[in-house]
Amino acid sequence: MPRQAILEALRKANKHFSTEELYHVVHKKYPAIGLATVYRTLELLCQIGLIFKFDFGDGLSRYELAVGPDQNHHHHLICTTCGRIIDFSELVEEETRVTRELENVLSKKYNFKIDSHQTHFLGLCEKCLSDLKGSDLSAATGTLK
Amino acid sequence: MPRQAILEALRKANKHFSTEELYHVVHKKYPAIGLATVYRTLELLCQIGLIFKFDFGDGLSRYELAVGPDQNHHHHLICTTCGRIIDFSELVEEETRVTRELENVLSKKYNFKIDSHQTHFLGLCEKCLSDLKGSDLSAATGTLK
DNA sequence: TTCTAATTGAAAATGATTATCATTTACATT
DNA sequence: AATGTAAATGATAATCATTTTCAATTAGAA
Repeated sequence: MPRQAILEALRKANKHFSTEELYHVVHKKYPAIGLATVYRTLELLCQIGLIFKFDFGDGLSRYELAVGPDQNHHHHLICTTCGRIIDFSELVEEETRVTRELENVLSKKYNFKIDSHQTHFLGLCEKCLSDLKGSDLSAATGTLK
Repeated sequence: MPRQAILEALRKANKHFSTEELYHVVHKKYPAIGLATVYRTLELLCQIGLIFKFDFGDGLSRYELAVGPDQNHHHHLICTTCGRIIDFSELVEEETRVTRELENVLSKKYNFKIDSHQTHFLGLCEKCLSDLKGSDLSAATGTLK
């Protein structure tokens, strides 16, 4: 039952949920379910391949439900200031072509069996960009105290 | 002085050193230098841009010295079984072209200032692959006890 | 020299994740 | 239904990388 409850919750949850987030959602509805079970279930689902685990560098593990056709393409924009994560799927066709090529070369050269790949673009999101400009301005002009 | 010692050490260190690894190297030569300073210095060097920080999913932060011409291209093969990390730079030209294109589209669409990107290929390295085949064989044939 | 701010090392605190272990559950076989 | 056994669970403790704290030291300016 816990596993079903967790799966149900993460189907509704937003993308890139953390373990803690999911635990809160599940625990509110099923107070008997503990944190350890959430961890264990997520690991299990990961092994089965129903979800993917990511690490975006903020110290939390994040997960993503494995649905849709492109299950081994995982591309994210990550704001290095606020940690916001944006999914994208632009230019998948062309990127896929290059990646296939790359995977072929690499797997032969290094005898490496490639299962999946992920690309992270690091930078500043819209909000943090404008925040930064604001503070730069005030610093430069000496206004706003 | 500690910072120089740390920089010196990481110039000699192998790629993808962890904080702990670096601490051991530095501490052996300069026993007065503590772990906290290594952490602090690595963070500092990261902000300055002298090193890059990576997270390959094994719970440790890894660093890479920022030298060479392609400083915003970071591509790795990561073995999901033993954690081995392989650097590669094949097909950089073509991959760069596609990536530039992607970055243009993305930064416009999401108002996102992209500073760098990294691509991780996940799978099995040569050794783990052969280990796996070995155990499969023995399991299938029932040999080797 | 004297003052001040930055740097440091040791140790404690933090926080996510994992391991432990007694209890509960599932379920196949009576 | 009753029983037995292995898997699953929840609470708690343990682990471990990283961060924070804080007193002591250092560096550099005045």
